[in-house]
Amino acid sequence: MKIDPGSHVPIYLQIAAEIRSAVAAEVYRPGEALPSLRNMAIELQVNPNTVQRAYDELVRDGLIYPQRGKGLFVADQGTTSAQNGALDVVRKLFEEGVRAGRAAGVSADQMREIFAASIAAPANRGATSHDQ
Amino acid sequence: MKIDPGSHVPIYLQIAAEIRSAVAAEVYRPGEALPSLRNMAIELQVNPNTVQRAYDELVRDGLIYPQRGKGLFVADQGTTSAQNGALDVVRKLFEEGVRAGRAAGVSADQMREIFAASIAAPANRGATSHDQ
Amino acid sequence: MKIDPGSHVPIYLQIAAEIRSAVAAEVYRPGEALPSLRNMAIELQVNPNTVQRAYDELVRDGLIYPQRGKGLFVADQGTTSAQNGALDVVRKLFEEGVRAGRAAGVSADQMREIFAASIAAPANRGATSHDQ
Amino acid sequence: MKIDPGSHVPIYLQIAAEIRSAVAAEVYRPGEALPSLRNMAIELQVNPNTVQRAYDELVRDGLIYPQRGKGLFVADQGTTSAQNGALDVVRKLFEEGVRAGRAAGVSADQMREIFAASIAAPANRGATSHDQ
DNA sequence: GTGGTCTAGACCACA
DNA sequence: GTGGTCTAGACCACG
Repeated sequence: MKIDPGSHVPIYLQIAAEIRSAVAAEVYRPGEALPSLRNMAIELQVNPNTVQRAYDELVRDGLIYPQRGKGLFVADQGTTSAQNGALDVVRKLFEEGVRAGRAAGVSADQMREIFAASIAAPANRGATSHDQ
Repeated sequence: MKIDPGSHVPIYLQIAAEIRSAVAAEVYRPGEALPSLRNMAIELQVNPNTVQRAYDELVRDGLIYPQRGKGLFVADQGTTSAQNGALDVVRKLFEEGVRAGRAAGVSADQMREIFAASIAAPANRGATSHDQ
Repeated sequence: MKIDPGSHVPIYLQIAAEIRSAVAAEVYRPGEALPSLRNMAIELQVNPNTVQRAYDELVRDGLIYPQRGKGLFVADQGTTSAQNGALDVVRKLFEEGVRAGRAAGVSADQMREIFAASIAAPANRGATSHDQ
Repeated sequence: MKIDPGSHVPIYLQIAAEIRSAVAAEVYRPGEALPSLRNMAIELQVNPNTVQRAYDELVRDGLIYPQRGKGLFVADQGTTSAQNGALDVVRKLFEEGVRAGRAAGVSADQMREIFAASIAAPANRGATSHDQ
């Protein structure tokens, strides 16, 4: 789980997205507790408040829920909900790419080629950091 | 050419991107002049300063160049340069989508399916506005 | 007697309120003993410490009193005191509702209508959980 | 517009509720700008971050929307949406009061009496502060 | 120990 | 000037 402090995307959203992915990939399962705010903050080298904000985001989405004095837990529908969310993100990015390509006159075949290359590439450290 | 004032993407970058696309699609050809700063500002309903920043961006990229007292002109290599830039944008978005999908455990086949749907969809409504 | 762990209202206050209601409704009568701390904790599925705090609250109010080694007993004036307390709670909630309505420009007639609907509704599902 | 720092209700929620009321009562109308974060913070004697959080809440509700570098504006559906929200709040409080009364054995007639007294009382500084 | 709120003060991008 | 993010550090209630 890595954060890019130089990105234009706010850190707290990056964290939220990372956790969402982790929930979708069942790294954290429904009923399980997430790392505590403080531990997560130490691990990610950020301020606990920033992690808090990320967790807030997920709580509002209903992906996780807090239990007073105990911790934050993955909701029952968390896994499927996160998986659906992930599909949405993928779809949005692909659609945006297609849209941008079309606007610039890129042919559908060219785009298919680019996509094939993207998905064929090994997952070896992508860090494509779409923004900045 | 439309701007989304509600997006998280800065307006000046939206404008720059739009112009880049237009140059790539040869709406503006090398040697041609871009709309004047104030005309563009009026058309887009934004502050001239904002258009200025967009033009600055493109000048820095070498896509266009200013001619004292005359206006801004598309550079000779502008078209090809913008086209290459567009390919880069497309590639980045696709790679980002693939990366996000992988992190959430989405299979390659699922992603191929989503992509096929994206590229098959008619270009009617644009503005999928990936970011807010 | 049910507890909502997801509410913003502290569990120990929820418990205290429930017991207060029970005393007011004469489920527990003066001189009678309340369920033991640990039995109550088991029944409510909460930490005994939490029940303890609830009992503390009620002792402070003079609604119940402890008898060394025997348990907690409802005070002589417990029933009437709890009934008065309940009236206060009801009054406070109504006043708060009226105040909030007024601030938002809701007319008195509209509020009367809403109130009539509230009190006419059957007592089936409880737990309207005003707070989260 | 007044804040009670001693309440158990977080300040930022108090502020959000106050603004909601103000929007419902058309103190701020659709298209109008709210007081800036800093000005509001000064007026309420709280930290700008706290006001920010309150505004965030309202933005998420769609009651207001931010415009980069310009300010925060009341949304078109803001007034009606806030009015509906206010009715919900009133309803919830009344229902909660009725529920609490019933649980404690308060008769419907007694509650009607209490309600009548609440709504008959002049709006002269209520400050009934339902919580703490 | 946990999450939640608040302050103080800083820095940034945007218009 | 505006809103938005982040840090540092404090305090609180809860279990």
